[in-house]
Amino acid sequence: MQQEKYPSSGSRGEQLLFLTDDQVRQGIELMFFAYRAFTADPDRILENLAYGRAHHRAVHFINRSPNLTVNELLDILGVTKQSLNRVLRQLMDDGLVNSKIGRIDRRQRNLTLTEKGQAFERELSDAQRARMRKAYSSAGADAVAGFRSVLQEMIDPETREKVRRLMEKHR
Amino acid sequence: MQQEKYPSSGSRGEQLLFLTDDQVRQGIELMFFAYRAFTADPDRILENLAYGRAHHRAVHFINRSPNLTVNELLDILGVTKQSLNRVLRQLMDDGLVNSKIGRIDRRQRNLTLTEKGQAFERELSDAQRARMRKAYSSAGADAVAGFRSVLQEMIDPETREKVRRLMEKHR
DNA sequence: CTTGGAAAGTCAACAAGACTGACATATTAT
DNA sequence: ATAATATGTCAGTCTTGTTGACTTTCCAAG
Repeated sequence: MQQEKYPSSGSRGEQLLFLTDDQVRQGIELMFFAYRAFTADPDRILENLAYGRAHHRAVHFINRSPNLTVNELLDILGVTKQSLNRVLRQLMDDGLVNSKIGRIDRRQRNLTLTEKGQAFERELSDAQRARMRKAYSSAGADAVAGFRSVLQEMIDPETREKVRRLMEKHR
Repeated sequence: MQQEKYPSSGSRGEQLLFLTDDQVRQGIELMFFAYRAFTADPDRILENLAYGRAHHRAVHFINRSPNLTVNELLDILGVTKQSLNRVLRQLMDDGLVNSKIGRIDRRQRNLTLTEKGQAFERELSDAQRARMRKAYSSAGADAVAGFRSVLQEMIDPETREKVRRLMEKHR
C-alpha cells in the first residue's frame, strides 16, 4: 500500500525491482483490499434483500450466458451442487431464475433470468461496474491493460481455458 | 475473459473503448477468477491444519506489522472483535501468536508472531507469493505498474489512507 | 479521587455459505 | 438391460461472519 519508488539507476536490479518480496507482498495486500472494495457495493444491496454473494455470482453468470446448464454453472463457480442448488432454489422460488428442460438432452436444465431477475442483475452490476469504471478511467488505458494481463496470468491455465471455452460457447 | 480488441481508428470513441460495459464486465470476471486463484494455494495448506483464511489474514498482518494492537488489526480486517477474537484465541492457544500488554496504554494488547507463527506465516506466504511472482514476471514490469494502479483506484480513499497510515506507523 | 468511557475479552445464539455423504429420479449412452 | 450422467434433495458439519449482553481493566477529565 506504500508509494512505489522508482530508482534512477540503470542497473540490472532495477529491471526486476517489481519482483522483490516487498513488491510482491504489496501486490498481495492490494488484492485483499481491492477485492473487499470490489464486493462492497453489491454486498450493500444484497444485505437488504436476504441474498448473499452466492446469489450475485449465480445471477451474474446466468445473465452473461443465458441457457447455460447447471453443470456448466457449477464448473464456473467451483462449488458443490448442494451449495449451488440452495441458491438456485431460492432464486427460482422468488421468480428471478427460470429453469427449462434441455432440448437436446432432457436431463439438463437451461437457466435463464426472468425480467425480474434481469432487473436484479442490473441493479447489482451497475453498482459494481461504477466502481470498476471509475478505477479504470483514473488509472488509464495502459494501466487497465496491465491490470488485465496480471490477473490473467494469476489464473491457472486450465481454469482460464475452461472459462474461455464456456464464454465463447454462450457467445 | 475474451481476447481484447483494439480498434485501428483514431476516433475519440477509441479513447474510451476500455470503458464499455463489456470491457468493464470482463474486468469484473477477471477479479472473481483471479481472486479465487490467489487464495487457492494458501487454502490448500490451511485445510490440512484446521485453520482457515481468517487465520491466514491475521497472521499475515501481525507478521507485517509486529506489535500492532487488536484494534488496529480489527480496523485492517474489517470484522467484529468477536470474530477476530475466536481466531486470535486459537492462534495464541496453539502458540503461534503472542499478546503483550501495551507499554504506554496497558489496556492494549500488542500482537507478535512466535517463531512457530513466523514459520507458519512463511509457509503460507511462500505459496501465495510464488503465484504472484510468476504472474508478475509473465506480465512484465509495465503491466505490474498498471495492475497496482487499478487496484489502488478501486479501494475507497478512506480505506487506502487508513491502511497507509497503519503501514507506515509499523514501518 | 471519582467517574465516564475506551479497549479488550468473553459467552451465547444465530446465519450464510461452503463442505461431505447418501440416496432418488429421469434420461441418455453403451 | 445396464451403466453412466445430470439434477435434485436430505442430513449433518465447519468456518467465519453477525448481534447482543456483560465484565474487567485502565486512562483521563471533571
